[in-house]
This record gives sequence, C-alpha cells and structure tokens, in this order.
Amino acid sequence: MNPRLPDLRDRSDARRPKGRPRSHEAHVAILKAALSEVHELGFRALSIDSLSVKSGIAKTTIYRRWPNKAAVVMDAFFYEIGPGIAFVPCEKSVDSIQIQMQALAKAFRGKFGPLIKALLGEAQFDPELAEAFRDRWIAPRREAAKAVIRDAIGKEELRSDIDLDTTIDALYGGLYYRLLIGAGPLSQAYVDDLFRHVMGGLRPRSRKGSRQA
Amino acid sequence: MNPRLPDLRDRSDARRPKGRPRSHEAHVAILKAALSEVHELGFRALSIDSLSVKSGIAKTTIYRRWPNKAAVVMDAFFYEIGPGIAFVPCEKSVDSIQIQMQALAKAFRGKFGPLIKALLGEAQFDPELAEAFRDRWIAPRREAAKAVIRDAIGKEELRSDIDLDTTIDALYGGLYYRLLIGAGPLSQAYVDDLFRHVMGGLRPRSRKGSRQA
Amino acid sequence: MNPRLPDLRDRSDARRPKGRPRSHEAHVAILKAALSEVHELGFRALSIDSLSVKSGIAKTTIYRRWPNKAAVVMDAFFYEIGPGIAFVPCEKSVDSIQIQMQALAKAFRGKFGPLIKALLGEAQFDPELAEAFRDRWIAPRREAAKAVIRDAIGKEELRSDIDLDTTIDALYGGLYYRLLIGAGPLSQAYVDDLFRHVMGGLRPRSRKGSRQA
Amino acid sequence: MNPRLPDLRDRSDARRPKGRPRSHEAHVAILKAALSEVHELGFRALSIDSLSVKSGIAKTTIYRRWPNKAAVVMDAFFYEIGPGIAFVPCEKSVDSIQIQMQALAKAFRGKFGPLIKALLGEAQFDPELAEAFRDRWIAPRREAAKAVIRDAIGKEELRSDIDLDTTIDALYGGLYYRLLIGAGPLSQAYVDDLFRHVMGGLRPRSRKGSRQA
DNA sequence: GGCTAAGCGAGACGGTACGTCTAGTCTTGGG
DNA sequence: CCCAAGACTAGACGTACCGTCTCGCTTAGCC
Repeated sequence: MNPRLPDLRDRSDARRPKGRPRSHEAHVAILKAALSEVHELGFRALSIDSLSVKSGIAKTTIYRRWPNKAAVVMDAFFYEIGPGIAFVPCEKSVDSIQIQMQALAKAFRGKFGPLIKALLGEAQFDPELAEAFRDRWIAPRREAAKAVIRDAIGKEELRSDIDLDTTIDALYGGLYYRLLIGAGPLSQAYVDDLFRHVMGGLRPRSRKGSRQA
Repeated sequence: MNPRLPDLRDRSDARRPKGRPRSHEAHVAILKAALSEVHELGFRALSIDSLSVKSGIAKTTIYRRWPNKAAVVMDAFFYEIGPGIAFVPCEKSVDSIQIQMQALAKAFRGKFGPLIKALLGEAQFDPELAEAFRDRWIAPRREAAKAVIRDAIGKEELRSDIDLDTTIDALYGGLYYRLLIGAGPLSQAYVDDLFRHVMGGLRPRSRKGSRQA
Repeated sequence: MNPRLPDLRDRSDARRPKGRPRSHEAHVAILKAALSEVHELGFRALSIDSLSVKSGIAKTTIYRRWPNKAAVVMDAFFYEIGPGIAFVPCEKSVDSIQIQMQALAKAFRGKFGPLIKALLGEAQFDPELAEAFRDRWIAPRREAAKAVIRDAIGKEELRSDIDLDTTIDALYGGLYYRLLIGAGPLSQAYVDDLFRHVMGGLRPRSRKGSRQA
Repeated sequence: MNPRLPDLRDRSDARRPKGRPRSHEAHVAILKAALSEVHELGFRALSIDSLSVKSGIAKTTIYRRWPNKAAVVMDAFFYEIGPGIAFVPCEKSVDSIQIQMQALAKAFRGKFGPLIKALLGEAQFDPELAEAFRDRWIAPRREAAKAVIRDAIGKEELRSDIDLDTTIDALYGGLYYRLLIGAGPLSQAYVDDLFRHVMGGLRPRSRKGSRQA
C-alpha cells in the first residue's frame, strides 16, 4: 500500500541501501507521538507540524516515510494494536465467532474506537487510505472469519448454502454501523442480540412456507 | 438541527421577524453551488470560498447561515434528495422492506453514495454533524422501518420475539458497511443475498438443537 | 463641512422639512457613545457597529448623518471641547499668546491629546477630514492668533516686519510636532522655552551683522 | 525596531543560523511592491494581500518578517530614501541648517511627502510604529542637527544660551506642521521665511526692554 | 382620519482584508 | 542517503467592519 514504508523484514542477505540508514528511533518516536496526539486531541487536531514538534523529528523526515498524516496514524494504529483481535478456537466454531465479535466491540468501545472511526472517516475522502485499511485491517480479519465459518459449516453448525462474504457482512455490518453512525450503544448485550438475530433469522420457525426466495 | 436556518414554515399569523428578511434566492444559490461542487470535485475540494465565488453569494452570508461546509453540504443533500427513499406498501410487508433496501442501495450506487460517504466521513470528526445526520437521515428511516416491521410481525411474516432496532441493524448494517468500507459491490444481487441470509438465519433449519436464547 | 449634519440653528420662520424630524436624542447619544469609546478604547477600536450597539442607535441612522467614523468623532470632539481654547486678553498681548499656548499644551496633555492625535492621524488619509479639521479647528484659532499678533505689533511688542502665518507656525509648530511625533514632553517648561526661543531668536544679540537674509 | 527583520550585517565569523536562510530576493521584491503600491494607490489602498499578489511572495512569508503593513512600508521607505537627507558642510553652519531645511521641505513636497504623512498618520495609532519612526528617522536627524547647532554656537553664529532640542523644534516644527496639517504650502520661500523668523526672533531689536529669561 | 414623506430599528447583504493555520516542498549545514 | 531546522508557496479558514439595502413601524405636516 505505501511504497514509502520501510520494509521491516530481516534482509541481512540483501544489499544494504546506500547512505545513512534510516533511524528506527525516529520511526518509533513519530508513531508514539501520533498515538499520544490522536488519543489526547483527536485526529483532526493532529498535524504533521505538531507531530514534528512533539516527536522532535523533522517534518522532512516524516514526509520521507509517509505521504500524509492519515498514513502515519494508520501505522500508529497497527503499531499499538499489534496482531489485533484474533479468533480463539472453541469447541463450537460459532462460539468462536461470537467471542470475537464481543472482542471487536470491546475494542470499539475502548481506545481503538476513536482511532478506527477517524481512519474510516478519513478513508471516505482518501481512496489510498481506504484501500490500505481494507488490506491491512479488514481483509485479514475477514479471511480468518471465513476459515472459522467454513469450519462451522463443516461441523454443520451453519447452513451449507450460505455465502461467506454475505454472512460476514450480516454479522459484522451492525457493529461497524453502530460505531460509525452512533445510533445506539455497542454493548455486550447488543452484540449478543445481533448475533442471535442473524443466526436464528427473522422469519418465524413454525411457518412451513418459510423458505427464502 | 441547525438553528441558523430560517424557519420556512408558513406563519402568516405569526409576527414577521425584524429586519431585512433573508434572501431565499441566496439560500438556494448556495445549496445548488454546493451540490455542483461536491458532485464535480468532491467534498474535500469544496471550500466556502469556492462556494462563495461559484454562487455569487458573499462568504459572510454563508457563514451567517451555516457554521461550516459540512452543514451546508448536509442541507444541500436534503435539498436534493427531498423526502428521500420511502417504503412503498406491498401486500407482504417483508417485500416492502426488501424493495426499500434495494432503493437505498441504488441511491448508494448513484450520485448520493459519495454524498453520504462524505457526510458520514466528516461526521466521524464532528459530533454536531453526526447528530444532525442521525436526526435528519437515520432516525426518520428507522422509524418508518420499525412501523413496517411491526406490521410484518402482526401479519406473522416475522418472528414476534425480535428486537426492532437489532433487526434494522442486521438488515441495513451490511449496506452501510459496504458503502463505507468498500469491501464489496452494493449490487442488487448482494442486497437480495443479504436480505435472504438475515431473514432465514444462518443456522441449519433441520437441526433440532437450534436453540436461541 | 458636513452636509449631512442638521442645521441646528433656529429657523422658526423657515419652512420645516417634510417627514419625521431627526431625533436630537439620537444625535447626542451617538456623540456620547463615540466619546466614551474613543477615550476608553481608542479611535481604531471604535467602529460604527460598536457605536450602534453602544448607543442603541441603528447603523442606518448614523450613516444618514455622518459619512464615516472620523466625521462622527470629529463632531464628538467639538461637542466635548465646546468653544475650546481661547485667547484671554492680557495687558501685554504677547502674554496672551503665551498663556494660550500653555492652555493648548495642557489640552494636548489631557484627554484631548489622544483625540486630536487620532483626528490628525486619520486626516493624513482622508482629505475631507483634513479639510474639515483645518476649517473647524485650525483656522479659527489661527484667525484669533492673528488678531492678537496684530495687536502686539501695534503695541510694538512684536516686530512690524513679521509674517503672521509664519509667526504662528514658528510658535505653534513645535507644539503639534511634539504631540504628533512624541519626541519629547509637552511640559509647561517646554512651552515657555519654545516661546522664549522663538520670541528672542537664535542669533546672538551682540553681533552687529545679525541682520537676517 | 523590528525583531523579525534579519540582521543583514556581515557575520562571516558568526555561526550561520540553522535552517533554510531567508530569501533576499523575496525581501526586496516585497519592499519594491510596497513602494510601487504606496506611490500609486496610497497607503490605505495597500494591503498585505495585494502586496503578496504583486510581489509574488506568499502572504505567510510577509507576515513572517513584518507584523503589519505599516512596518513593511516603513522598511520600504528607508529602502528608498537610503541615508536620506544629510547636512552638507558649509562655511557658516547656519547655512548648513538652512540648506538642510530646504532639502527636507523638497523631500516633503516630492514623493516622500505622502510616505511620511502616511507613516506619521499611522503612527498616531500604533505606538510601536511611532517609536520605530522616531528611532530610525527623527532621532538620527536630530542628532546630526545638534552637532551642527553646537558647531554654530562654537562659531558664535548662534546664541550660547539656547537649548538644542527646543531650537530644533522651533526650526523644524513648522515644516512638519505644514506637512501634516496642510495649512499652507511648503514652498522654498516659506522655509526661508520660517528660518529667518526663528533665527531673528519676533521681538523688536531696537527695543531696550527686550528681556529674555 | 387618511396621505405623504422622512426618520428609525433591525438585521441581511456584498465585499475586502485581516491574520492564522496546515499542507507539502525546498534549501541550508552537517552526519 | 539521512537528519534537523526552518523558510517557502499555496490557499482555506473564520472574523471584523464597511457601507448599502430592505423590511415594518413611527412621527410629523397637510389635506
């Protein structure tokens, strides 16, 4: 996504780039400054200038590595959240999904909520940021979710005729909807409710003719 | 939502406000300029300055009526969309829901998609805008949806033990999710899929142990 | 000077102007507000808007009577200073001059100093104001001074070959110079010094060849 | 006077200031634009915005160096007038004074008149500008004048009991008076007249009782 | 009492400039 | 090639006044 980002993988065998190597301290200092700023003042109040002053790193250096403040904050976000919210294996795979949804909602309620709101808000105006967010945050989690769902289907915990993507949207759409639109709380009870509604469906069970079109 | 907006309701009996009345032409000129700008260049490129130049209305006049460009664009959005997407009565109420979801998705795919994306994106940073958007866009539609869902429950098209808000989130969350995150197309097929998944539930029907709390 | 000013002279015989007569209360209210503002905040901080708010008189009314704030303040100045600094008759006419110079310096040191500085400062950019100030403030005082100087020449207190205008400039120039440039205090001692230097001349008395070119 | 101005003195030995050095071209471009504007349109019509457009220098750059337009124009004034009006040595020191007075009056009549009027007019509202004008324009000339007057006293061309400051005020006050108040022309004849009156004094020579304190 | 004419209060309007802010780039010296 | 420092271009921001205008209402003289 971001060609300016350093490749942090070990490349002892690769040829060293010419000139003075980039300072890792500078990198971390900026990310930490970004996190502190974004948590204290919010994304909008954060500027590359303020970042430069706060971190003691020259503006030039920041621009050498990131194209704009959204990219910095995105990296800072991943720096802080690390591997992020994962699926923990459960006996029943659907439990694993429910637990992960609760973990995600908890993150939304906590310090990551504003960060994700800001990144997604900004992404509405910045296609590159949007793509990066999808690639680095959304996609991995969806892939993991798909694996779990496939598992659940295999164990006959879920219907065999469902579409993976649509299923994920039905389950998680509500969470992001509430995060971004704020029409209601993201409480534990709500997450359970949402999970139950989607899992059980809205149509009456007793009805015979309840085959969907 | 916006106390600066003139109350345009008929008040032939009420006493006229003092001073020179606000110009309706100016009002409309600004909204039209805003629409044109936001459709052509996008929300970010739109500025109050450019709006002023384009509409021929002084900047001060714009600021006298709206606190910032987001508020202008919001009004412009409602000016254009008018009453918006409504529920058309159907024999089966669930059909009415599905049709409305398709209409919403169509609006998202059309010229209103970028507008709503921009407004919701901006709302992540502007609590007042967020509230206004909820009050003027989200809430009315949710209320209408609730009425239809209640109808459907009454006709036993939907289960009687569902929660209205959660139901709405389950149905519409996916639409906003796709709009805002862009993880996939908002096609007709997708909307039908989503509707079917949520209506029918994810759990196998044949299974006896399909407990729901 | 100001054609918008009402002619306040009695004209019982003259035909009354048509329409609603101008309010004298409004007139005075504005002048008093202007004086209060200019003394408290200075000329620059005073605006027609603030004047309107402070006096409770509509902006339109102010503009109907004065072309700009400088004209208002000028009228306010004369409203406050009234007939102003006059020459008091003395046995020796030169004493009358010296006393009047002291009175003027005292006014400069007091509350009229900032007012006159402001009016003269503004007059550098506003030819009409400059002309009005000359006509209403400078000219009458110069005329009075000329009369006294003529008297003094008649009494042989002053040389008969002096030019009236140049004489006035020589005596008063220093006062305005100090007021406007602030190169030194306008103390009593200074005024006496200035008077003495100009009266006695700079050239040594003993010298024979001290006929001026 | 203006701490934002770069110190242009040679400091080959001194350490260079950090960062990108200020552009001399920009500096000169702004001053030239200011002179052109102030001569063509006058001080009031000149704005930092117009200066920016005319000079092609960004507004921020101008504000980085000067606090307001008066400060720019003041610098432009000195940029144009250079060392300014100096005293040329004459056999008789009083002649040197008279010649310098004529030179000053000529400058007042020429293109520098409006500039000085504007600066002094503005200085009535801006104490910092007033101080700067005194320090950079008034003071040096007064110092030079004092030296010449001391010379003249030494040569017995002037009385030994005169006060230097008062003497200067008596001679030059009239020039600034006419410049700022415009009560009469600043002609060559007027300057000679003024000089003669002050030099010779106003009191009759023949009179015995021409007491001076 | 109605008519005409002007004054008045209120506040909207077009317009100009202000001084500040942020973005992102460029230019120094030095590592 | 990196880094710190800070100047630079560009342009939007939101505010302050300016002087004008457009209303409804008031206050006078005149018919």
